Amino acid sequence: MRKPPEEAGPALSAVGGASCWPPRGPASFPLRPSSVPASLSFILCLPPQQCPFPARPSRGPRCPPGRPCTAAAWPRVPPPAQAATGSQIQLWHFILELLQKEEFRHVIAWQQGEYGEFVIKDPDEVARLWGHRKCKPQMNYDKLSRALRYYYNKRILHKTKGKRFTYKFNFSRLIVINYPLWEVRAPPAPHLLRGAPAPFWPALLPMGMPSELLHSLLLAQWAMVEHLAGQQTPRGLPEAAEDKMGSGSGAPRLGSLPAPFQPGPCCLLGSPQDEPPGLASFTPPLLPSLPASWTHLSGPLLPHVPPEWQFPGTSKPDTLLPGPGGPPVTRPFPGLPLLAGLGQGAGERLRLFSLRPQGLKVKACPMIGAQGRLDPREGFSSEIHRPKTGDKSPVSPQLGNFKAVWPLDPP
DNA sequence: ATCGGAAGAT
DNA sequence: ATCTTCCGAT
Repeated sequence: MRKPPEEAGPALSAVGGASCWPPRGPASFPLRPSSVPASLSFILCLPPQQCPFPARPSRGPRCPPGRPCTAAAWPRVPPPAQAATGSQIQLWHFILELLQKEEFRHVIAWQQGEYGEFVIKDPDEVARLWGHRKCKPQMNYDKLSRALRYYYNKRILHKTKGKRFTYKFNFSRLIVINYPLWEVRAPPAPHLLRGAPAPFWPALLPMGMPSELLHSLLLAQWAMVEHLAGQQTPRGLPEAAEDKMGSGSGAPRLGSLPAPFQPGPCCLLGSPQDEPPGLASFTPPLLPSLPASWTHLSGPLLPHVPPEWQFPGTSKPDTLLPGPGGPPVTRPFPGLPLLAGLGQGAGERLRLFSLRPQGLKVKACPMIGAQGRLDPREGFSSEIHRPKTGDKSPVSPQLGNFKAVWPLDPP
């Protein structure tokens, strides 16, 4: 038996947040393409949305016990732009959303100096925002943190001990699970670009994309390539090699993407379940329709990247790509050198998306009937499957529907 | 503050 | 499956 909530009153607790807002449903969550959070909706391939409900103020009228909340009980503070359906969004995603937005930096922010680490500066407010998004007016930090703790086992998140309200993302996990096949492309001859003017640098990076995410993505990608190339999993990539949960039981899944977009034609970056990725399938899946705001990777939203952070095994970070003499426009990115080297070592297929979008055009598939999904089991991990020889379709056919046009590419 | 079990909700 | 809710333990 459960003790009824003391403040909320029995009726309210019985209905949870359901009665506090307009009935949920697709119609209640109109899409607002203009509000795409460039980075996350891209990374997570989620539809842009705006929360239809006003947010409750931190201090203000409570929902009357036994009655639905009125809009007046939830005024003022705008929630972050949504990237997922309110009823489907997952907490880790929401956290990333908040972290991405400058206006919430006083509430939650990346921890300087620690890769993927963030601090919840105002737990109550974060909980409030989360409750708002989930239509759970009774949400509080205690409950939210319980949800966060469930991420520990999934290794999406872990706690930074000794630091209050401080957690750390496991981006490798996140990216690998969602985008096992997302390719890192490099110009065919990276060294040729060293002295090239910045405008000729190709890029496919969204503005505001958390650099942790980017790093992890590239890191995971690199590790996957290494793995697929039959090389040893590098040290310094603990998340990549650790998959101790192994087969079956724990194979953590970061949750599915929202229904309309999970099998969406432009989100087929993963391989079908019976079709593990391999080098053969490293044809660029590229990206869904690109936000118009794609630009070079820089700006105030980028968290600090520790200078000492570099790809494992990279002893000379600045020997391969732009380096100190490179274009000053973009922030130096530790992954570039190694990836550039990798492009040579792991095959010509590996290309790198660098840091400049000008002139880069990407055509996404108009329509694809097939359904696909992002299966974490096929992602990079220590137990990654080698490509099954003799499998029917070696490469997801959809991938051919994407095409990147590089400024330097021949027509 | 943090953790994790248990049970319920969707 | 992913939380939400509650709670005892540390």
